[in-house]
Amino acid sequence: MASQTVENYIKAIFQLTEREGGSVSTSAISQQLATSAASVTDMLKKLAEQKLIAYVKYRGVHLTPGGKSMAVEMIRKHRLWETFLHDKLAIGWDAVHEIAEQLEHVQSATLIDQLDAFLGYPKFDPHGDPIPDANGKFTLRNQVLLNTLQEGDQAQVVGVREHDADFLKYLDSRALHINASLLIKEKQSYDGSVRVETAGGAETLLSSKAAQNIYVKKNLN
Amino acid sequence: MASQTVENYIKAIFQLTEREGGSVSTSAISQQLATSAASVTDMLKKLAEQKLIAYVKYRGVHLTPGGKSMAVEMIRKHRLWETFLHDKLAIGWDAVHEIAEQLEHVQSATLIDQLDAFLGYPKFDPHGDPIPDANGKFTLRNQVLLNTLQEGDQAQVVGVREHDADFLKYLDSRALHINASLLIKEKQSYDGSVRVETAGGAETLLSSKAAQNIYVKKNLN
DNA sequence: AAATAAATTTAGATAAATCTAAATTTATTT
DNA sequence: AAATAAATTTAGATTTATCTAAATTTATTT
Repeated sequence: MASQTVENYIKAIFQLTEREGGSVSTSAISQQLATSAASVTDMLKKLAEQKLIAYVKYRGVHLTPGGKSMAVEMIRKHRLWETFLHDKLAIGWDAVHEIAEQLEHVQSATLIDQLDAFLGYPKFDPHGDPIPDANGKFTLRNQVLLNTLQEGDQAQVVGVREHDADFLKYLDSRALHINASLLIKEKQSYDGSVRVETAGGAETLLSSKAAQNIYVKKNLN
Repeated sequence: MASQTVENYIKAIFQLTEREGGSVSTSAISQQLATSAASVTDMLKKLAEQKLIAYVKYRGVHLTPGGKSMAVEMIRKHRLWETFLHDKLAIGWDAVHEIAEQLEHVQSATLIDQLDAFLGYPKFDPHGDPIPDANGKFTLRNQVLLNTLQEGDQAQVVGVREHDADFLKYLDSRALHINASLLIKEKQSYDGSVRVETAGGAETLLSSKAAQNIYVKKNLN
């Protein structure tokens, strides 16, 4: 019966590890969870006692196998709930995260297994992030960032690297949703911005920063 | 942002009020929530400060309009989630309560409105209890307890008054689920037990106690 | 390599929800 | 109406997760 707090710490450590690799610092966690560094230190000691993390004073932490499997389970629950909210309840991809943040703490193995079945064992969530299966396995996929495409390339949007709600709403307004087809019309070499044509012929100018946060699957030419 | 604890107290007070009417005692609440009477007293003071209940020392409490509307909202969420778990995820009526107990604390008006729509605005949950609509209105229904039926009466099961998981599993085993048709074959006047025929001709002997906990809708003869 | 800056930990408090045991109030019996 | 029993509240602690400020350790500069 892990408390929500423990679950949130474990998930944060997992995500920071994925991003930065190696071991995760107290300050990185304190920033991620918006708590003081002192609180984080206190909690790290407790998590270490529970054998969920390996903690060396002043040197940061990493997850043990037990901690990692708890983290993957949390990711699984979070992404399955996001998929439910989006696919079944028609809630936008910019709003599902906050609600799933609460739903992921509900404890019931049956619930999650049945939800997975009900959704048809989805492999990716509304943001295109992979959903681990019941064994913790993630599905891999050929994907590149949009900013690596060249003029004339055709591709489909498969995911986003940035989950900020405003960014997602912005993409919606340009019809750059998951599965959207696109064609690179022009790419500025000096600032990396790209002019993109979407379905129906509409064109959008994407900044380099935006292009660095969209995952696409490139079509064969 | 009401805490789960506050929500649980308010829901308990609402349900005890429905059952016993008038004002609810400290000990009734302490029993319902499995906490000490001292803890309940502490919490009642806080709920009174928040104007969710009217509290008179040594004399029990009742909900204010604000408290009541919070309670109805909790009931609505709980029963909609139970309906989802049962109808969409195929989880038995003996297991849905415990999971809904957690889900009901998720905060999001959009979520509940969309869930309601997704489920087709159900009026009753898997136990036959009415689901308040978005305005807090409960649907009424003609129903009587099975023990009030006479020999030869035909009826449909519409609900249960007792939610104990073992009782519900027992009813399942006798095909006495919601909507089951039944015919009273025999009624013992000395102990109130009834012999009941269900669909397919199977017969079951129900104790008086069981018969007092099943709501039915009587057919016209 | 010393000095300074940054990150981390420790110490000491606080708030929320809980507990047990003792004191008080209300209800029931004799 | 006293005495006794039951219910309720108060007093004083405990646990969990958090905080700020001070102390310590590690990293970076000069």
